[in-house]
Amino acid sequence: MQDPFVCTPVSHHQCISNALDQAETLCRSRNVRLTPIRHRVLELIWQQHRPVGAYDLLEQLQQQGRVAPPTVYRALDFLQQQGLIHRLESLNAFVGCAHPQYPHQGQFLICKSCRSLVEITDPEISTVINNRAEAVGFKPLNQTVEVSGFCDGCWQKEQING
Amino acid sequence: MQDPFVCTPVSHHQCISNALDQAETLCRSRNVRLTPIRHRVLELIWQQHRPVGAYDLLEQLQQQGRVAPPTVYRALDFLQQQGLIHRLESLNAFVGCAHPQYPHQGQFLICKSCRSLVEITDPEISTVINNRAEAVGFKPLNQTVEVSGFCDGCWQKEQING
DNA sequence: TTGTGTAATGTTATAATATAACATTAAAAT
DNA sequence: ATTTTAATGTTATATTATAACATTACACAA
Repeated sequence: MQDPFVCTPVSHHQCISNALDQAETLCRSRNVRLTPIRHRVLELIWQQHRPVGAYDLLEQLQQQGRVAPPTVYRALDFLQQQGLIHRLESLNAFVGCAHPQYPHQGQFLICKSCRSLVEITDPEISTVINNRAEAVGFKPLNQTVEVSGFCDGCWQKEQING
Repeated sequence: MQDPFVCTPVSHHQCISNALDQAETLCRSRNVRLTPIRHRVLELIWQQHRPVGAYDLLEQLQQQGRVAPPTVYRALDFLQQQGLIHRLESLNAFVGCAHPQYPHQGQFLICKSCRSLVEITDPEISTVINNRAEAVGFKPLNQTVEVSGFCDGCWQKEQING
């Protein structure tokens, strides 16, 4: 259920192709079209393996010919609908979804220093939030949970350097 | 500790002046300046009593003379720093803080239908999130928790109308 | 009370993010 | 093959936000 390997600088190419293979399989099984553009955008997002802005993607796409913003946003919309990427509201950016197989509420840990991101999928978090919402008579449909702070490595450095 | 009344269309003027009085007291005690512009922006935000965009505020300010975007954004920055308003990342909008007396992690319930907003301040939610973050070696500093769904009234209507 | 430094605001321009509207092309379904 | 739908192209523009520098107001010391 989890990825069979941890993504390191060395194994990152594998991480990308894994994500793309998974996306292809999923789209085929759902009878939706992972067109060349959509595939390419997903690939670019996974290449970064961190939150990327739409215009960053646009710039990269433009290295192979003229592309306009709507093209990128449409691809992003599609990928989001398919659960292949998440949008980070606090960054106006997009990141590949680690577990696209099933729909879920992701929670995101965003490092202020290196801008890396970890997605956790903790049912307890979503449950507590939903419960509290319902307790005040609110019908929750979708959660945005984004935590800004320091990843392990950067937190060490912070403490040493002040 | 809680507001002594519930805000209704009838009592809303009181709700606004309450918030403004509180803000004045807080700013005085902190030795920061709630200038006319800042006061006015806060007032406009509370008048809506729902998330408002910066350019909405700008438009309203411009009814009393020429104002440019930086003026609004500066006021918003100040009010945020003082904890008098919150920014809603998923809406690019701002809302008055219900409990500005002490710093806190707010959680926001946003109605998709009437666009009303409820702020809850549930320590259990923040605690669970912080714990889970720390469990994966992340040092959490700031949380964004925004839940989209239906408020009580709108959910009733939804179910009736389909 | 007058300088002097700092904070706040004014002003102009522009960056960054996102979408509307309509034309064209590609693919799928009949 | 034809028709219909989905996807993409294209142009223009909306929306949100900030950079950079000028000016004004305020606080407080001399």
